[in-house]
Amino acid sequence: MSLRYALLALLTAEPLTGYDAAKRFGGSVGHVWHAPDSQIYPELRRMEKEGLIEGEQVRWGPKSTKTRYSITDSGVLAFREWMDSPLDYAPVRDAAHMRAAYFEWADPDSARDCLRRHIDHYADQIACWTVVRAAIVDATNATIAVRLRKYPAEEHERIVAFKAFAYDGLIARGEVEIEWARKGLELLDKVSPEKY
Amino acid sequence: MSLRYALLALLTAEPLTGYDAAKRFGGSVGHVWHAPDSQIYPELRRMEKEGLIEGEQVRWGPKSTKTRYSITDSGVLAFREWMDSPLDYAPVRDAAHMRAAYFEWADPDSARDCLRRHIDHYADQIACWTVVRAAIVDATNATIAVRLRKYPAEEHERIVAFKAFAYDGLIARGEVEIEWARKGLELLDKVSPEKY
DNA sequence: CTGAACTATCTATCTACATAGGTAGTTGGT
DNA sequence: ACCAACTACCTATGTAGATAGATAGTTCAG
Repeated sequence: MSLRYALLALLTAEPLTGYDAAKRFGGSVGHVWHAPDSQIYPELRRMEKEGLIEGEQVRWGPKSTKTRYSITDSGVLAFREWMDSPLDYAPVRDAAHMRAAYFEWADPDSARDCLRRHIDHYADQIACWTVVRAAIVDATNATIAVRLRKYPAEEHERIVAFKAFAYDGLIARGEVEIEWARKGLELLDKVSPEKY
Repeated sequence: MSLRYALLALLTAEPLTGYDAAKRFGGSVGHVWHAPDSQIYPELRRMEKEGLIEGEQVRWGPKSTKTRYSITDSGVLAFREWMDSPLDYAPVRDAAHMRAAYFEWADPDSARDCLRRHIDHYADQIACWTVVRAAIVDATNATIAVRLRKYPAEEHERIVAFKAFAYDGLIARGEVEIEWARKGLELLDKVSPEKY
């Protein structure tokens, strides 16, 4: 269901085609909610049927059109309602921690590999989040720039602060993941020293 | 696919019925990988068909039986192979952070609620993980006690250390989640002070 | 000896998501 | 004029997982 609200969130900033939306899921919202285009197009159609968004045909080149979706009042309402409703937490499914719990079954070098990849993975993510966060804070990020145009200047700081806050959470979490994996590498060095 | 390996992990300690396994998913592995029994029973049947585990009928009461599954050599091999293979990271889907990024659309009190629930949620989890971690370290935890019986005493510390390490990761992550939510509450107090 | 709680399963339906394609028009550079 | 890269969709199939049941035997306490 969250995909729907991720789409509504995007559409509160500006009207988008399915393709545009899909691209956003490679950045911006994509950092907190991933979705492939094969999920996005049908969901947009469903949302239109339910009146949350409205599609309009716009010219695209000499002999083609594309569908641009805008959020409706009913969509805004639905989004607001979701924003004000309690979240439910998905049950834990964490392959990395599960694997770590059974490291006695892994080759120590594979275990080390696993932790190094964990570090690399989160280091990459943090690098990405940090760049995007910076671009949001100084409004060089195109998406946020468009969004802010809908608000009076005195609200901008607040809105930017929320986005930055979200990214801070992702970054902080990434950092503990890295720290955890580092401790794991230390543990492995202690209990199963690397051959040299 | 990870459900399969979670089940194999369980079965490396001792043979289990589907029901036993399902119960384990309410604790032990369940802390890192959740699954409902309606997923477990069919998966066990599939695994038996593929020769990873073996079911044997055991008497249960005067006129009934139950199926107890044991891991086979092929199952142990498959588990080892998985343990030595690189993990792939699931794309991010994080409703809490997504919501935080759009807090300008929420009523400030709802936003506060959301963050307070976030804190409560992880506080509960941490409390649980801490208890289990302690029980593993001092071997009062039944599951780990059974598992350790299969190993010589000098390996016990290592095995326990891995489990403790996994729980440490969960706890550390829970703690940053709480810290993050606290900062969010501070931010809300700054940008949209509570009415009194 | 009865009822409640627990054990041991199984099913059926639904949605979300992953994966992997396909078609057809557009834009921009050489 | 052509080709590559991009835009704008759409489909189909498969699996994972959520949800909500049903059935039937067992154990144990009052």
